[in-house]
Amino acid sequence: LNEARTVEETVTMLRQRGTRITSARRVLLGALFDGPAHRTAEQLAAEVQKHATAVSLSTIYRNLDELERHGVVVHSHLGHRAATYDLAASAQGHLVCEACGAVIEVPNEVFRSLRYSLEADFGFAADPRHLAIAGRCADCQTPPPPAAPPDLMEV
Amino acid sequence: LNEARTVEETVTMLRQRGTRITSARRVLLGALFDGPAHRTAEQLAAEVQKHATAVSLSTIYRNLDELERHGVVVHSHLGHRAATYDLAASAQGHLVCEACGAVIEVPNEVFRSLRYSLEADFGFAADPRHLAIAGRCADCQTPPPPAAPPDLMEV
DNA sequence: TTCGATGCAAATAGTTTGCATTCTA
DNA sequence: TAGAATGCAAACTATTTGCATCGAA
Repeated sequence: LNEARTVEETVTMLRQRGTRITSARRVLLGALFDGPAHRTAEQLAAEVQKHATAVSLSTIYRNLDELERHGVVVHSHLGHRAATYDLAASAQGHLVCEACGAVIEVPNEVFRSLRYSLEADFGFAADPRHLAIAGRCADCQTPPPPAAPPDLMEV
Repeated sequence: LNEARTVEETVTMLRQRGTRITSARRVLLGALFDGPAHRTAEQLAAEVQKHATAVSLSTIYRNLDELERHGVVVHSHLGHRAATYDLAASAQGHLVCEACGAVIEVPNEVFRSLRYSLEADFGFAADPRHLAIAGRCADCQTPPPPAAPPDLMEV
């Protein structure tokens, strides 16, 4: 639900719900529908600046909040840094490498049976779009040397 | 590995590796072995204060870092707030309710088959101790009313 | 023409760091 | 007694908020 496919569909839905459509808001939606997944508020702000007059970061945060409230975007906390935002319709689970910071997108089917048993055993409805699983990617399988770990580094 | 069972075992291991054992550090270990799971640095600091003269929060952070580097503790980010720390030996996966903030501990076996397929399909070695899965607990299954979500509240 | 949206600056939360001092090994 | 650990305060990052102004409907 609330998973509109285009900017205009989303705009219509938001307006029906009483949200006003400002230019900044429309441009933010454009950036979300356009660009890559899991971007931070700051990255989205930078993207928005390219297409519109300066929009303050707090407005970006407020708009992302609003969009999340309406089910248009979801955010997740990958690693130790800023939250990242994705369109709800296209959000997937992610694997986050503790060593190199790489983020791997994973189709939601992979989590189907886990979700089933969490539901059955704990009555817990896992949100597949919010899944962020820490571990080590194929390139970083060797454990860190004792007492001298690799720094968490963004890629 | 590095999963010592007692404070003294851990102290011995740390000393062998060249880490100095201060009183604050020993008390912090005591607090970790003693108290409940997933406590924040601040909560651990408060616990330490009870048994020792004031220890500054930055020292707690530095010590938790050091202990994590030696594989004694692991930390995870549950929800939007402070990181929580657990003894590596006893760390389990957690389910975090997006609505009420409840944290449910889950035995690592539940994730066995997921870990197997992540390894097989993506070459990704999931860290079972770092697993934090968002969703809704049994008490919070009803979705939030449109445009008026419940606040994230710690329990 | 009203009330929601914005900009700006300041507040906040969590965590890290520089530096002089203290204490373990 | 060398070098690791600490305290304190200040820096830092990500995010939120108060308030006056602006603009969509």
